[in-house]
Amino acid sequence: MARKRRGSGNPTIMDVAREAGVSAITVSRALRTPGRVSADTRALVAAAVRTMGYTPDPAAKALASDRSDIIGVLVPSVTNSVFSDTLRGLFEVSETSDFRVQIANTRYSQAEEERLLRSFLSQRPAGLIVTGVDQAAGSAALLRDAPCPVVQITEIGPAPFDMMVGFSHTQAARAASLHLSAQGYRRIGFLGARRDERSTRRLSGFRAGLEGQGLYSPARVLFSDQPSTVPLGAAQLGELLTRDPQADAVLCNNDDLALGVLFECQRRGIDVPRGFGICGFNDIDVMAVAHPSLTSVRTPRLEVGRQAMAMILARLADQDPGPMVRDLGFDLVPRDSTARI
Amino acid sequence: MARKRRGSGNPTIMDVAREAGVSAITVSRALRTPGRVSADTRALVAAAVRTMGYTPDPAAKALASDRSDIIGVLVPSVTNSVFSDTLRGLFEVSETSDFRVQIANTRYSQAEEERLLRSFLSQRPAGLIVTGVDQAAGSAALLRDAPCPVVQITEIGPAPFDMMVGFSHTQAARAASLHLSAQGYRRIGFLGARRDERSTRRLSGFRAGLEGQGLYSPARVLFSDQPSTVPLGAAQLGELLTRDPQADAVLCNNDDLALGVLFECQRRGIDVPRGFGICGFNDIDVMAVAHPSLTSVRTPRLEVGRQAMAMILARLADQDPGPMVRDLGFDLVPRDSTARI
DNA sequence: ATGAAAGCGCTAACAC
DNA sequence: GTGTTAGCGCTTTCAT
Repeated sequence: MARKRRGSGNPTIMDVAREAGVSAITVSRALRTPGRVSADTRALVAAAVRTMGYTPDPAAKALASDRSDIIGVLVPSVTNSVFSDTLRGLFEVSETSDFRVQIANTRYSQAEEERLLRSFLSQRPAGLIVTGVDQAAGSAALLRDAPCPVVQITEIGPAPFDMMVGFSHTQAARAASLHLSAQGYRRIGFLGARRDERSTRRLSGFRAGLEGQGLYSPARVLFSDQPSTVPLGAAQLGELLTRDPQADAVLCNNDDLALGVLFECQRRGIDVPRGFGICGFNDIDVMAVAHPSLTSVRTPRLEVGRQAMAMILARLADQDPGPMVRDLGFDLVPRDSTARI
Repeated sequence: MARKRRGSGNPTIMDVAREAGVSAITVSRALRTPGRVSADTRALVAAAVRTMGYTPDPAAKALASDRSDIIGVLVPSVTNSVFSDTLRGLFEVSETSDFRVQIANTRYSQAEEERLLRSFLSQRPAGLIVTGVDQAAGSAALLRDAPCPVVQITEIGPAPFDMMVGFSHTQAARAASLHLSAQGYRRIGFLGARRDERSTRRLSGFRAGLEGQGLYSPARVLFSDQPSTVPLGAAQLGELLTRDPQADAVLCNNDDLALGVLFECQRRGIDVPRGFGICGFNDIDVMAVAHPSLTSVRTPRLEVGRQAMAMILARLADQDPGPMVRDLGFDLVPRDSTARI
């Protein structure tokens, strides 16, 4: 007997072929393109697959076809509830297919993003999903030439590599700042956690909105280098009130912060909304239930995930993916925390 | 010229070998087991790798070696903040290695779990992480025979397939119920969202704790078929008070619910903790900051993720993985919401 | 310490 | 509609 090689022991396509009395390629075709095989053969193969308990080997498939069943997703953070809603949408749709989702974490680093992108590309992914529109030159080149569908998510911008689905963070924050000033607040602050491209754009929307009315002051803009959490919001309210004891409202870059601000107001005996207005961002479920309920900007996080994955699947199935760039918009949801009037 | 096959165009190990003036297998060894090639060769190969921009093909590697670089993770839900903390821990540690994490979602279904397990196994994963200890027979068989390290996370139990890291949900809920009764609450309810093995065990801990003092009443136990959210907690408080208007405290299966209960108490003008006591579960960051601050049971979610991944990496590196079963414990954190005395 | 040959399991290319 | 052949890029086995 010749030297023994490995062979996981699992049945291979050849085993199925033998069992069905056909060739390996026929099994392959029966499985992948059933239409190109006669009904009889198809039944034969199906039966053999079942009796053998055959599962195709994805590595062999990828090697032979130069295409894996992996859809790579690059997000800046796995924790952040914003991304976790979007991930839920991605999974929800991917689970209707046989593709596998692989998530990687850029940790807000462009260098890391490029490294991870190369790593994904070495797997010849079926599709790629990346967050935002500010890829550095290296990543941009990789994405432009990627041999698979690419979707940029969460933001939209002028020059998609391929497809895009998101909304304008600038416009959303601008709408929020206009709401606060319309409610009669005059010394409005801005609280942000760890700064990234999107929070920076939200700040410029906030600024644009208030500058139009002569209400903007950089002294009331706070960023942190920590991740966004409820305790951070509480701490930041304290800092804001130290900087400007007259501050009468805040736009929080994130609902976590807004909730922290609310609790800190309760602790200090500050009346919300009369003494102080609070607006969050994203509209997670706690906002509607808080007491007082918290104004926020509802963003289409789940839908971004769903549509991004759906676009990729459509393209991979050679179907019409629909519009290549999709602005899913946002909704300002006024609630008690800004109902001053 | 012969028919052209694919060839992604990317440099292969052969290209590097030619460039370095060695054979392919030497390149392979220089990359994987540098100790087995001479220092000169190693340098030659390293230089060639750099000039060619070589990245190994994971599919070819997996096919030839019968082992992929994928670590499969099975969780019941991607959304749930409990699991997202654990996922963060997993990623945190996996990012120190070259392994790739692939997450799949059982959606609390044992059938789905078995299907996903088969799918993972077809990739010959480097490791497998599964949630809980209640795998159905089919999954159990697959895990017992899995040709890779396996870690069961979040709970601990008597018969590990391989390794385990978690804590006792029964004990944790028991401790919480004893705390509530020690604080003088007498008509204590239990709020749960969608029921799974862990929440069921928490209920039995709750029950065991209160039955010892004759304080348990099934009429005050509520489960929902919805996922755990803040609004659900608010709604469930209403239902509890309908069922028993005299109810004076709740153990919430999840901090989300506890927060909802707090807001609903505020809305109804119920004094917390005098009129009503609230205890959550998990101790997410909002609990300490809420007003009043909320008692909870701190669970080692992040650490479970970190240790699970670290155990797998240790085994894959042929190092000592440490204890095979790890009870990471929990901490009851008493705060204002139960400070009745 | 290095290499030659074989082959992992599958599919692309070209028959018929 | 089905089969044959070759080969994807790597590692294993055996040899030196």
